[in-house]
Amino acid sequence: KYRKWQQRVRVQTSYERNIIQAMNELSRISSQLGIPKACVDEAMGVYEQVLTKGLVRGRSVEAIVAACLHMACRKIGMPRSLDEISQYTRASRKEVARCFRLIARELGVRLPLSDPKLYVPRIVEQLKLSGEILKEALNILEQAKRKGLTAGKDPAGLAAAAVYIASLLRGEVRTQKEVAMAAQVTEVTVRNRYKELARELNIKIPIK
Amino acid sequence: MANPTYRIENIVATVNLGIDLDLDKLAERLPAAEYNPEQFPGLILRLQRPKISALIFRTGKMVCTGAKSENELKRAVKELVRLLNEHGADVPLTPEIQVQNIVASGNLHAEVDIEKSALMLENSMYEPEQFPGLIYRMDDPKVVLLIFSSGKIVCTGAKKEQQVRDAVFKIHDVLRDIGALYEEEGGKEEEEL
DNA sequence: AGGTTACTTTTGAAAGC
DNA sequence: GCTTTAAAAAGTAACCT
Repeated sequence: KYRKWQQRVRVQTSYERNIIQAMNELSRISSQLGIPKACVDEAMGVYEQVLTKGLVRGRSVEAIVAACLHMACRKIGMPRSLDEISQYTRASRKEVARCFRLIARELGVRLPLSDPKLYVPRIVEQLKLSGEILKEALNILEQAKRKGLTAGKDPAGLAAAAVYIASLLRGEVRTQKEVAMAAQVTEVTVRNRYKELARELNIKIPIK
Repeated sequence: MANPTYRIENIVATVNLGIDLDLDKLAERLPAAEYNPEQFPGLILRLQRPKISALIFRTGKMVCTGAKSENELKRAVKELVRLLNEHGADVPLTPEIQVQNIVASGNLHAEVDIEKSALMLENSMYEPEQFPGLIYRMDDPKVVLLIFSSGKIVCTGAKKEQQVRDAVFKIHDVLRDIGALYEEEGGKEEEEL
């Protein structure tokens, strides 16, 4: 009769239990960040590989899940910073970053270089700006890249500045503060990037 | 095309005095000492002259940081030994000094296309969201280099100055060979060895 | 807006948690 | 893994005037 009890209790293997816990953490974090399903599925796929490789041992499922989500977002082309993701986790940004590097190395994942353009859609959407602004911002970032103005700079700050400039040029003005908040950077960063881009790309901002 | 230049910024070394020390007694007698065993097991001593800091342990082992040359390091150790012996300890006058790490800043005198470098160098990592420099792990000499688009670099992990020199010249050649270096628009600058 | 200070990254050792 | 030391690079951030 003991075997029967054991069979009933162990309707799940430890692997399955772990996967379910990870799915719960993942959906909780993802819903709070409004991350699309395709990205969540990708993250779960990464998590399964990580679990199968035994990389979760000794680490918190939460931190690993957060790292998988960060990786999935980048794979999908909709980057979310480690700060944003770890904010909804008990793990620190540093711990999540560690897990991310471990996973990238162990799974041999070579992610594409960060691209400021990938940050534009979210900012434009959050500020309820038009597709024209989106195009203009991408244009500005392309010019910036060609002139070597993006090296070493936070892509979110560059994208924010490009959107800010585009909004000024198209008359759909948003304040530096609004753009900064949407991009999750400070006003100072938006201002610094904006000044440099406007100066180096010879962009004339209409005085209102 | 100017050769790359570098400057040693910090040397980390360990010193074994070979005798156990009474840190509580030392902490009482040395006014400048900082000692909070609950927080950290070592006693912290900061020297003014050669501006270096020392972590002194119960076992008689020390860690010295902040020296910008081996000469400065030796002078600091002499001073530390003098201080310890002046305050009740009895340590050898010329203990063994082992350099554990040398940190140097440098300049390639050319702008670097770090994105191209990140794509072409296998042992590199570049995440501008986190840090503006490209992190490159060199196998020989075994050091880590932080490379910035300005051409300024940081070399860390070397135990000999020759390794710093080799690493700096080597990374310059590597970047030049993959076509990631290009001349700066501006005129000349000033830099030291 | 500007200025200052401080944190991000990397490296290494020490003794103890 | 953490704690503590020092140091540079360039960027971002927090706080004060």
